[in-house]
Amino acid sequence: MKQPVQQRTLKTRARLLAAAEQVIAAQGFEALRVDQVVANAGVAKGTFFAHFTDKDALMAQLIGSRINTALDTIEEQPTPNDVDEIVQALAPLMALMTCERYVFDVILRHSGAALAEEIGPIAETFGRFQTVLEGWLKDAPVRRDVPVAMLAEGVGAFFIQVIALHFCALHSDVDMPARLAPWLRAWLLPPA
Amino acid sequence: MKQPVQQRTLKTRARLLAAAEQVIAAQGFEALRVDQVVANAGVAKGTFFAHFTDKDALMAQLIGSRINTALDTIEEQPTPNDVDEIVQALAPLMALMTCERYVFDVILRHSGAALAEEIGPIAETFGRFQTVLEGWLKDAPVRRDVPVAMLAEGVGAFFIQVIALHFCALHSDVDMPARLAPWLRAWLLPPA
DNA sequence: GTTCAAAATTGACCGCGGTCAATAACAAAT
DNA sequence: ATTTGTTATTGACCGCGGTCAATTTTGAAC
Repeated sequence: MKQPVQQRTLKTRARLLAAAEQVIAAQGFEALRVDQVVANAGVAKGTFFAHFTDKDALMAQLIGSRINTALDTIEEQPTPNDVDEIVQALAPLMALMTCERYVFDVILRHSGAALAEEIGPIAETFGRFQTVLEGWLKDAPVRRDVPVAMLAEGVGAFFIQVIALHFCALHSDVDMPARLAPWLRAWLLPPA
Repeated sequence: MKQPVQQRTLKTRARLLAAAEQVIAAQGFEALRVDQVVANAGVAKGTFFAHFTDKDALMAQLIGSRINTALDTIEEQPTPNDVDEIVQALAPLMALMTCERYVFDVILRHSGAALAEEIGPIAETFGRFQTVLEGWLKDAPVRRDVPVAMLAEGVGAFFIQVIALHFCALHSDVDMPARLAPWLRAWLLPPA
């Protein structure tokens, strides 16, 4: 007797998400407490875990959704024509990923499929990110001795590295997009 | 009235570390519980936190120490002469970093100085790692249009990326050192 | 309406990391 | 030996994520 999803379920889920967004807007991701969320949503604690496997899953969903929004913005822009434009185009994503150390940690932890076969919302955005990069690089004046997919993955690696560096001791005043540029130049445009 | 460190302190610290190693040997890093460690060491819980700021600090120390051991091994080997030898030489480090997902997470979280100015034991090993790489690349037949330090950092970025990939859904049978090689070739030896 | 099984919700409870005021052990001065 | 200031240790306690047996709600069948 398989029953369809009840509307009740969707309503509760929506209230939990709204409550979570509210907490985050007020205090940021790191400060979010499940107790606070369920209190704001007016449900019991157990209900939360009937809707999300754990706190991390909620975070992954919320953050994943924001990454997707950032990718929407990026895709609306015209295709960048050189490294500086690429770096500029990626700025929204970088801003998002550096807004909180905690957020970056969550993203890193979920950047690969969290569990086999179960590709999470964040891992999904990484796939989309790759696709966007490949689209840009496909017809760009970059090295061709390496497949486009590999070029794109390499850009991703440097992207992450630069962000990670941002959270190290003394992040100087240089803005991050500017920090990424030399890496991409060295990776994409080796001496001809 | 600054007093010298009491021998008692060193003894307790040593017992805590020994107890921790014992737990890890038996059950791995992830399963380590502070309660278990203090029980094995025969001290109270509070004592643990008088010696380590938190559980992560203990982990960082233990893991950092193992990374250093791996780096010792690596430095004893003769300088690698090509990409394949580099990749081979790095094998012990990769093995260590992939032994447990939890271990890799700890390493990532501490790869940059955890807190400003307070460079932790793991961040320290990353500095050492860079130095070793720079030593190898200094006189190797690699591209010279980019400073050696940048080349080394790039190798580090790909190194991490390959390991991260290892923890994704389906890690095929290809051993990891082999997976790193094409990246290093593309990064270090662009078409002349 | 009544019935009934699946689905959703509840909240007391647990595990575990971390805190802190109180206490004990120590070493130097008298 | 006694006092005194410092350092090390203790363990009851707290916050917070997560569990689960019990309870309520739901909607289809009659």
